[in-house]
Amino acid sequence: MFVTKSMPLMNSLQAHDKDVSFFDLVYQIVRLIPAGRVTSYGAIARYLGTGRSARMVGWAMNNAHTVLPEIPAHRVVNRNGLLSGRAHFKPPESMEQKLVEEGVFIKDNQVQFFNDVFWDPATELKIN
DNA sequence: AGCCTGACTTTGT
DNA sequence: GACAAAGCCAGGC
Repeated sequence: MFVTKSMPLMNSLQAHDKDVSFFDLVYQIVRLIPAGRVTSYGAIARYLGTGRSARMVGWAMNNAHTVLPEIPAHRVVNRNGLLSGRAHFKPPESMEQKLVEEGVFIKDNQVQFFNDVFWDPATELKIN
């Protein structure tokens, strides 16, 4: 398991205390990202306490389209605001399209006004 | 049990 | 700014 003390949401996330996998935790956090906002792989990794495993977050997204409820995977970009995961959408343009529909400005596969749109779980999900 | 692969990030040139 | 290298670690083979 990947449970750490620095996980304010663990209680609610673990509601069904079965075996909560790293993937599940990633998915649940991604589902909390509000429309029109984005976060990064690293931000999610840090929030989960596995700060240097951003790649695992991205890797978890590979199966994102296979689980329900649906996961707004298009709201996860890299730390520079680049739509690095676009190639995994079908079609690839749908990632940008979905973000645009939510009011996010995209230029050259990069989120504009990134700092304003960025949603950091570590600060947004601070202790209730 | 090893070896390889990343929807990544940080650090150092 | 660009670029390279290294750390990361679960799955698949």
